[in-house]
Amino acid sequence: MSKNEFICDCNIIHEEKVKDTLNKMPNANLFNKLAEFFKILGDTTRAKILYALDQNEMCVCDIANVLGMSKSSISHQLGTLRRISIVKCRREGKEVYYSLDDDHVKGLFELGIEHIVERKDLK
Amino acid sequence: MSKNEFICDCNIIHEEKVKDTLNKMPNANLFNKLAEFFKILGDTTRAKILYALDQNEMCVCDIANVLGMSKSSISHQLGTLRRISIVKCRREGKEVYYSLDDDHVKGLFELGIEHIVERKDLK
DNA sequence: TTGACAATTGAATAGATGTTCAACTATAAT
DNA sequence: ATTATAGTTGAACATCTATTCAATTGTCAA
Repeated sequence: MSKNEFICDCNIIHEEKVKDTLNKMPNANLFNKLAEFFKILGDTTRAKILYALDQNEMCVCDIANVLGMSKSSISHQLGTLRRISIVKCRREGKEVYYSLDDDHVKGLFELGIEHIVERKDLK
Repeated sequence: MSKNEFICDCNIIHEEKVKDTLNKMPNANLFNKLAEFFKILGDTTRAKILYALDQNEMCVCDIANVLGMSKSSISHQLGTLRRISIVKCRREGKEVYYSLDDDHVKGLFELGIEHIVERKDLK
């Protein structure tokens, strides 16, 4: 197995480690989806929306008021969250009610908060 | 309590829900940190780096070869991950070895993968 | 059917961010 | 000392993305 097998601008220093790690890496597609999912939580507005919807099902205006933001920006973000099935919605008259459509969001928040709290202790 | 208490371009429709949700919302600073943390995982390159380091401690060249990317871009990302204490490093001669410095990363990956697998079943 | 309000949408803008390139530092070997 | 390799860093560039603004749709009430 040649050292030129992998396209890169530097040598493989520990071939065994590299080979072993490569064997254990999931396919690239999984990482794309994984990153895409985490990116959703990686925005303050979306994080707040998801946290809020975890407390109460709400319509767009209510969410906008909870976050103190414009209806339009909230609706854009809700569209993003809806497209990837993290929230769901139902219309009732003039209002559209949104709620969480993913069981993992709460668990992810808890782990994330754990991380932050522990880091805070170190500083 | 007036409806103008919250800066927004629309009315509060369900005041009770909005008040209840606001009471349950953590402070804005937590959301900033939470989003900042998730944003780190929300990039394919960083996600791969973290996953790889979860398998083996490695130097920069090895990581670059595992990902098939340039040494410079990997080093930039490692700098980002180091600055927020998600990875740590130690120098040994010319090489700098990186490893995970956070217990929650593995758990977050597992939850994220669960999410993806379940979504895949629905499609 | 007209007006009012909830919500969505597309275009535009401004800000954030990942990679590349080139220059640089650090360490080891000759 | 000189050379080679590992790694870092800053600037530049291109891309992505969140919000704003304006226009539009959908629903209800008068």
